[in-house]
Amino acid sequence: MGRAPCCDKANVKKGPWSPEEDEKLKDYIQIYGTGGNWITLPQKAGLRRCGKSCRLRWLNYLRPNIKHGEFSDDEDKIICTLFASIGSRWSIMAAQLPGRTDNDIKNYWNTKLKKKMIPSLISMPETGKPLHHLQSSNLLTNYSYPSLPVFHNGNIINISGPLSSSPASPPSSYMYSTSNTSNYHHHTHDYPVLQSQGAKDSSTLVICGGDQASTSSTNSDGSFHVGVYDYNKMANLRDDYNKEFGKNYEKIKGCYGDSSLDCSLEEFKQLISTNLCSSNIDNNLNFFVDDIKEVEKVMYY
DNA sequence: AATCGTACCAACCGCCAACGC
DNA sequence: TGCGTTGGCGGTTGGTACGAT
Repeated sequence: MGRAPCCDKANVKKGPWSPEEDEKLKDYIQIYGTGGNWITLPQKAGLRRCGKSCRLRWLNYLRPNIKHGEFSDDEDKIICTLFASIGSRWSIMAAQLPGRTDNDIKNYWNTKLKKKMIPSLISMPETGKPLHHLQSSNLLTNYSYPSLPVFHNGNIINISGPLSSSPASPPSSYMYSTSNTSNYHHHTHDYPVLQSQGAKDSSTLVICGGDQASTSSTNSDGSFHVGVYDYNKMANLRDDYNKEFGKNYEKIKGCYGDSSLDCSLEEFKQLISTNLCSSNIDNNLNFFVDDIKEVEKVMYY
């Protein structure tokens, strides 16, 4: 037996809502509330609409305190940060943005914000090579990218991302943000990371943070690490890594430990400076280094 | 002026989890 | 415990506006 329809499809109106329908719905809910039952509401309110349609119209358009119009820069940053860490969980994002609906955020991301992010995804400042060129030669293809938050003094110093976790869409930048643990309302920077911006040579670095052994945002004990790893060694290990991804923390940790480069903060800065080929990331690099200074222990392994 | 392509966004659809009987 | 109902969610669609040719 199939699922019962939520309403009589033949007798419900579809398509855009008229001002009269809006008024009816608004008036009814203001007087009686939703009554916890959207399915019966349209009939009681005198509307020839599906209950789901009423709910959507109310939540996305008619309810009080809905914000319409342009998104602010701060809102942009929050959305980008959240997308980098949780993906397309629009309702969770909406909870962080008072007055915005999940539908709004989804539309805004799909039509505008995503495109705003695209230039960093496709431009290769020095080589001019398209991303797929690097994907086949330089990148850790077939690699699962965890999100990469770093914790410090109750704040997240978050080197997270990439924008897409799909192996077919390798990252070109990592979102960076700082925030306290409950609100994402601080700044976001873009860090083009060398493996995607094009490293100067193949034996270069990968910058990682967070829990490398799972897709979790955090290490289980709340700790963090930031590491600079030899790319070739990591590449050699990536098959093992993929096999064991999320299943064998100690082994993976060992793999990363074996490939890490032991260096001081000054050496770390130097390594980043000399291995990133894009000249337009200097500002981001400064942000990065400044924030790294805030982290008590830069080299975790 | 007409046509076409693109951008935008409101609304719909189908899936799924929670809940109640 | 199983099944039907409902609300919530994310992906997708279709209509409209607008700019380019």
